Amino acid sequence: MSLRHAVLGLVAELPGCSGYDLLKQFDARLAGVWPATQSQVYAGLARLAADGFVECVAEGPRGRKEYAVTDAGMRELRRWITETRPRPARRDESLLRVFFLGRLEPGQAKAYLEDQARVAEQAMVELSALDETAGRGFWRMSIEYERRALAVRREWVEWALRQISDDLHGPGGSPTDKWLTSWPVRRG
Amino acid sequence: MSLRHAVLGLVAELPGCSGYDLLKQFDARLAGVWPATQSQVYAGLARLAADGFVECVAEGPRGRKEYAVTDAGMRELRRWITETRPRPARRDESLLRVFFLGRLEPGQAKAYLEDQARVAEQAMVELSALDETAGRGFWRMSIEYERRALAVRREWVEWALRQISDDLHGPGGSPTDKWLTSWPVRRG
DNA sequence: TTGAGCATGTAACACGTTACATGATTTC
DNA sequence: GAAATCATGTAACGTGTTACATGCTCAA
Repeated sequence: MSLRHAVLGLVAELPGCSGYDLLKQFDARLAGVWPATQSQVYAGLARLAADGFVECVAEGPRGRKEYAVTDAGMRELRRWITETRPRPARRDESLLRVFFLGRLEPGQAKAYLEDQARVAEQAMVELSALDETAGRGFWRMSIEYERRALAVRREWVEWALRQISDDLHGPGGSPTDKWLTSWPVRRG
Repeated sequence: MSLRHAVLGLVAELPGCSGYDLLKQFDARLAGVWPATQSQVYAGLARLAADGFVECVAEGPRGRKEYAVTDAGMRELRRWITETRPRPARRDESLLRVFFLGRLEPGQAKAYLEDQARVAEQAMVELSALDETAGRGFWRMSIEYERRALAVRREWVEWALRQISDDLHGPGGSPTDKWLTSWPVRRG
């Protein structure tokens, strides 16, 4: 239930924030790490309040509700970080497709990877813009991670494209023999 | 709906496979990219069959059902890769926690990052073992990506730990001023 | 004959996404 | 007064996770 802890963590840093404020924070700062929708934020806030981890400390105009973390909420946040292990990052759709590029013609596989290179390039530009508003501290640290991760992705795509080109135009052999995935399967 | 396409892609590469075979393939090859549970694999296979993208081509002992991709299924697989854009990878729980390390004491924050360094190290060992069974081709390419991504993560964790140490023991200033996240918030 | 591994499926619940629905306040 | 923005919530649907439930077959 990471989403609830993300909401809890933001409330802990931003006493007096509303669901609306949180949503903006998710978009501005957590978009690359843990995106959330409006529904999720409001529902999460309601459940955290029901569990006593946050409380509504004020009401503003337009039905605005301002929240703050409780002692129990702060303990829960610390417990989550120090006493539970995060799941390793998984589910990368663009990498999943790489597994199946062998079903495509070489030109299509290359086109896919070239598009991915452009995507990485574009993401790096957007990240640079974000970087200037980030200040120091842990937020900056995570941006630095994303920067390095994107650089690696771009380098890897370029490497992968070279591999395909080498297989196609390099010395000898049918191209598909090399980069069509094949492996032994035992059945029954 | 990437899961269904992952199942479809595996059936396309492995004609005559059963749900049980697919599950093993998910664990062996796609675990780091798109993990799937037994329920999902069987449900996905059933839906793909209902949609005419795969068909049951044989039945074996113990109720075993062997599937193969249809022409429509192969078209759908190619369409998915070439005509739809993958969502960028998101949701990294271990990175999410980094945002909230400012709520912990310095020693706890360091302990968290040190643990993450160990996790990355361990993952690299496991990946090396996998690498030897991978053969060439696109599977090998995605393993190469994971290898590079893990290396970056380990380097980044070490960098982050140095940042904290520098702030704590370096020249001047209250430590928390530097790495406690703070930023301007506009409200109401 | 017994246990490991093959083999399939369902049910309940949590989470995530999209769309719908409504209304107040400020700014131009 | 119209438009932008603030502000909250619900409903429907699809996906993902965990646990349950069952039975066959082969090898030791």
